[in-house]
Amino acid sequence: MSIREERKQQSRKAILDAALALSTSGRAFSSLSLREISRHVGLVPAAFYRHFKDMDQLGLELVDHMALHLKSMLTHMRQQYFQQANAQTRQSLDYLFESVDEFPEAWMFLIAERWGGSNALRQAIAREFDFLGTDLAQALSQVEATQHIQSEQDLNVLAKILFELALGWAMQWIDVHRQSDLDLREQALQQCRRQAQTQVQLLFRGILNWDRSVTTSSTNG
Amino acid sequence: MSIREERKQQSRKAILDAALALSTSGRAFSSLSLREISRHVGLVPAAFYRHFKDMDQLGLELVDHMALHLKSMLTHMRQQYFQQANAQTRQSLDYLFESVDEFPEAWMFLIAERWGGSNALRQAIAREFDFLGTDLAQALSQVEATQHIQSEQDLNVLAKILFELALGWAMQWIDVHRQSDLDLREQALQQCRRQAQTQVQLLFRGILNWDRSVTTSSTNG
DNA sequence: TGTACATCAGTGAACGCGCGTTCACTGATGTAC
DNA sequence: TGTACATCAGTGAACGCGCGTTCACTGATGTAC
Repeated sequence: MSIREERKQQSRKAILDAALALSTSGRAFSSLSLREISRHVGLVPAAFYRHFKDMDQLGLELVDHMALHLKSMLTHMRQQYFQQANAQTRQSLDYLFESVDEFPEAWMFLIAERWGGSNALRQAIAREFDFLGTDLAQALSQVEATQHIQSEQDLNVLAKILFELALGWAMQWIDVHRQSDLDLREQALQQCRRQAQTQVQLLFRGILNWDRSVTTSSTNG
Repeated sequence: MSIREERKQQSRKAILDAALALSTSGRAFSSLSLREISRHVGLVPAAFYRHFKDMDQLGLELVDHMALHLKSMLTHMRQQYFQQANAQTRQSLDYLFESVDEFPEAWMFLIAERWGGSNALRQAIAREFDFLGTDLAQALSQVEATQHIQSEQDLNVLAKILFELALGWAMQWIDVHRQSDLDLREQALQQCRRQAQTQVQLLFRGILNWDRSVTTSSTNG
């Protein structure tokens, strides 16, 4: 890569980083201004246009990057845990929380902008989450506990629950980190873990006793 | 109420309505301006201050109102369905979707601003959702299917799953209404219903086989 | 290697615009007598 | 009921400010010979 191209990519990355940092500091992406981001990067506002057509395009690119991160996390999880015969809930959840700690911004951004942002962002995120849900369904199809589920549709529904719940765990986990008292925080984190594990176990109890033929309007609620 | 007071309340309500309408039309609440809202109501910007200190206060009031709506929905659901011995999943879900149709803005606003808004809104919504979760847990404690769950904590976890999933169903349901083709929409709505029902049934399978003593690190995932 | 020209990321000034907030005001409504 | 004064929701003008976007520009880097 030429010197010029290299520097350009650095600026571009700096803009993306600044936008991500600002939009995960308790602000909506749509409330950020082009000038504010340029200022944080140390560029003149007009320079922004050398990299992005407008804020919308910047937002869409952020969605792509963050979704890629989640996808790679899921891939790693698949290889590491799901393929073992004795796949353990606890290990998988530990890894999930670890990777949330490692790069919380990815989760924060996608979850916050999933319903909060512009139509463009909302649609882009919905599409990425659909992909991730399908990925997860495929991963689950290799897990021992779900072998007896025949219908692909049922597996998809399960994947959607797990995915939706995972987003909730991640946000709770991140929320807990705003607690400053270290003892209280550690307690809250442990409760987070326990709760997530209970939820997963509850689901898999349901799966182990799953029988599609008894489905229509039978259970209570 | 005096004529003056009555008119003041009308203006106040008009401001709240306009803010709700604008913030559920695919925009973040934090991207709305005081002037824009005043313009929609037909008031001069300065008049806004006769009713609210600033936009933050307006947002917090909206959170209160919308949470109240959800709470009354839950109360009605409790009286109508949960207390029957043969409480049916389908009926409860039908009512849920009905009430989403009736006032989708309440769901849209709270869900969008739950993670997307300012710190103030986020905290307010977290608090309201905590109350609703506790309410739901209490409602569940009266349902036949959960009678064998002893631990209050387990019941709370279950309530949290159901609540989290309900938010997801509501948003999907609302999203489907953006589909213009009537046939496709009807299909998608049916799929929404089916999916929600499957998810509930999966959960209640898990509950019927619940046994706290076998909880620690046993199931797959 | 050196020269002459092309490219293009970043500059700095300018623009018109909508913003939040303030202020003294107006005139309908409320109150005391 | 009528009068004199108080209240106060809404007005309209003004302010300084940050915004997105444009433009001709600069000067380092790239390229052709």
